[in-house]
Amino acid sequence: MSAADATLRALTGYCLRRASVAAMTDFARVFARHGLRRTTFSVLTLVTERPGLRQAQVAEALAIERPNLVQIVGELEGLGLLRRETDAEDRRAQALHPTLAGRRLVTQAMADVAEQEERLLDGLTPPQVDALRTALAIIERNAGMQREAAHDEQVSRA
Amino acid sequence: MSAADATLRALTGYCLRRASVAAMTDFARVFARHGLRRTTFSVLTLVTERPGLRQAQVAEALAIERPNLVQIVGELEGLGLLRRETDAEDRRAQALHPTLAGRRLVTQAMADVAEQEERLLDGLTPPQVDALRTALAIIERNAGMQREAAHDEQVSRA
DNA sequence: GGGGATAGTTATATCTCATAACTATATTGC
DNA sequence: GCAATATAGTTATGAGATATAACTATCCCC
Repeated sequence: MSAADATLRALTGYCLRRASVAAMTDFARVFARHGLRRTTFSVLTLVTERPGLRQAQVAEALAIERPNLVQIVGELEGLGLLRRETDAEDRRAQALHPTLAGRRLVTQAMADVAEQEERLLDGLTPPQVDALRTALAIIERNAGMQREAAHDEQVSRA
Repeated sequence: MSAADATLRALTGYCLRRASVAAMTDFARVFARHGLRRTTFSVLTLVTERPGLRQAQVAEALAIERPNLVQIVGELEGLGLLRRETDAEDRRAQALHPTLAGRRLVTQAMADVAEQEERLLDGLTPPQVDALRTALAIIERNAGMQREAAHDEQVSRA
């Protein structure tokens, strides 16, 4: 007997969602081993890559709403993994810098994450992985354009 | 300047998550036009495909925890889109059947969803879409095996 | 120097998903 | 045939991620 959800499986969006949820569930365990969550891992990785980035820039880059970032940065600061520094040029802004502990943790966590990725992509050739990422990028862009259009519509209606 | 999140973009899991969230945000608007949410759409579609399925089977097929399904089925029943019928052979079980209104609604919603999918996949050739779905299926399966292993480990430790 | 924009924050609401514990019923083993 | 166990659905509850409105402090511009 074929899968009960054959009709839904015909929808790429359904497959995308199922794969994403399954993968994120596994990644969550990897993050937890380092005392992190998906969001704190992302922010710490980004801040390590680009020290001095302001919260608003981090929020923009990771598509996180600024209010939600406050809690995330607060958690990372509380763990001693990064610190907020009031920007000298704009005293409203908080520039984020990883601490030494933060840099070390992100290095360790990233190694684990990469290992997990390998397991997740087992059975896919490198060209297949490339094709997957290209497709995901296109979907994300197409979806973003949809949302912009919807947003513009709302604005013009106001 | 390259994207600020270049390091994270190197992770397929990050790309998968971003694409999924973006796509689901768009789909949510389509579902809302029909008074549905992602979860109620999935359940209604499945029950229309396989009338008589029990709640536990629906939960299993859609990877929804049974407690969460109760609310979803309750909402669909309240909308008059499906009905619970106590199974004659096992009076604990609730067999789910779509109503006529449910069947009609799912047909209309599915048409809209398919249209939205086309927009989302714009720029991908049919073989590319096939490759994408193959890759997503492999990832979902790999992740599932990971979780089973982790679960078995917990059980044996108890 | 006053008006409007921007950065961060607080408070809050929603949605999804997860677990524990309860009930009613079914099944199994003695 | 009955006690022990398992299963279906349910209730209650909590954690996590995400979204918006409103506030304060600061900046920018004219």
